[in-house]
Amino acid sequence: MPVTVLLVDDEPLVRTGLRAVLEAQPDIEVVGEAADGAAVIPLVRRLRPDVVAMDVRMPLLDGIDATRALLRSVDAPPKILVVTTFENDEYVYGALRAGADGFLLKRARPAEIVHAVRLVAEGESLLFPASVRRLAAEYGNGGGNRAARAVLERARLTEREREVLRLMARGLTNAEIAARLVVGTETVKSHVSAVLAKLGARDRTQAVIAAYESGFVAPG
Amino acid sequence: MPVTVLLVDDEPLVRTGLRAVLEAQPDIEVVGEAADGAAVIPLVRRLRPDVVAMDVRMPLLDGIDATRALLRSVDAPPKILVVTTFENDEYVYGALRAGADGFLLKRARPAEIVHAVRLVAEGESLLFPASVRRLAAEYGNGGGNRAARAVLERARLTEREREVLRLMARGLTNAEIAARLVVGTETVKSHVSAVLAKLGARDRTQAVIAAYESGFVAPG
DNA sequence: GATCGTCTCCCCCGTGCGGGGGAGACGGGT
DNA sequence: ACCCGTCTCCCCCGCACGGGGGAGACGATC
Repeated sequence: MPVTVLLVDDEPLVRTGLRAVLEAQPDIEVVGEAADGAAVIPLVRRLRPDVVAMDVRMPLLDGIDATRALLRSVDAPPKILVVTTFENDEYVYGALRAGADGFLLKRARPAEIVHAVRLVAEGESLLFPASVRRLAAEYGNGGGNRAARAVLERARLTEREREVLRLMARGLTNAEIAARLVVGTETVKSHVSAVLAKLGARDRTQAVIAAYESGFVAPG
Repeated sequence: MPVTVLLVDDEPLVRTGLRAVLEAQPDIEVVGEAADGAAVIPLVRRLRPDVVAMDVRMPLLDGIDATRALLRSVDAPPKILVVTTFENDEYVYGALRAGADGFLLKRARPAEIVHAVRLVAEGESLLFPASVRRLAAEYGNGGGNRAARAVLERARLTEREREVLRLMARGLTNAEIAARLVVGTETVKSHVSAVLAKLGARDRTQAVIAAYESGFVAPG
């Protein structure tokens, strides 16, 4: 079964572009479009999309309020991918706090857009380093912290995973973590993989960066 | 079971001082002393200490060579805590390269010395952040950043190495750093190795931790 | 009773990483 | 001239890492 997507953006051009990119994939199907957040809820009820690609800035009801409303009033709500041109990141953080599952830059390359849709569809609430790094690059380490915090809040790590992340952030290897927790190294690898997946980190280094940037661990 | 410690220092005064400080702890036991690195290996074989507190500058066999010899010729070797007056840090870095697990300032306060011994005994090889914190503690609260910066200065990273460390601390791989700096990956590997050696870090994760802990990079 | 999440451990497998060497080019300093 | 530090690139090599699978045990929830 293909991943079904609902596009919500006030600019027809963007909707068309996203549709073109996504429909080029055999496993992704765009099942509907909306020009404003106000139209989202009934559409979601009718179409039951897996993913809603939602612009943050829209005239009547913006992406933040639409996200909040959607999660409150629809059961088994779709995954919400916040789409932004990135001029105003306040909206993005607001949307993530409201419960969005990831965010996406409009200027991202098609392959990245497709990747993001598949990821959130699979239940990953990530897009951390790629986008946050881009954030940091453009804002000169200005907005990374808040974005990271919002993402980490949504990562929903289990207690064991947080424990493992803490030890990773102290520079321990998998074997050392295993010794410390009195479990097998394979077990630690499982937890580490889960942490990486949930944080959207590519390797333990990025996970540690995420831990620092989010305030999960603090210097000193 | 208490932590057993072997003291290696050519100055009896220092040995006595360390012994006094450490024996005051119920969970730490000094099991032996040596005045030179040459006497270390047979002593370690006989006493099997958990930790060797080793001076770096000693007449016959210095701490660097003693560390190297110890790790090479003893199986299940003890943790090695390098003790230094800190006037000559070249020795310290040499010892860390040789495989020491941490270093300690002679002028550190008793509580810090005890703390350092317990840490390495637990298998913590986070030399850099630990010492930064220790330094920060010595300079009183508030001067932590200055102290941390001082330690990083001691690492004497070149401009290029600092550049590489910054990119490491943003989660980039060697290949990505190479692309960013428009050099070959082998070149980046050289710089990374230099950074790891100078910081006493075992891998890039520990280097990034050191970067955060020292204030070289800051969250947010 | 069945389902779900969590924690635990196992397999294979590719590769990025880091150590340990070396070497040439350039510039500055003595 | 000479040395030295820096930056650049190269080799080989072992291993930790991380992806992609699967699977059993346990407790909570339904």
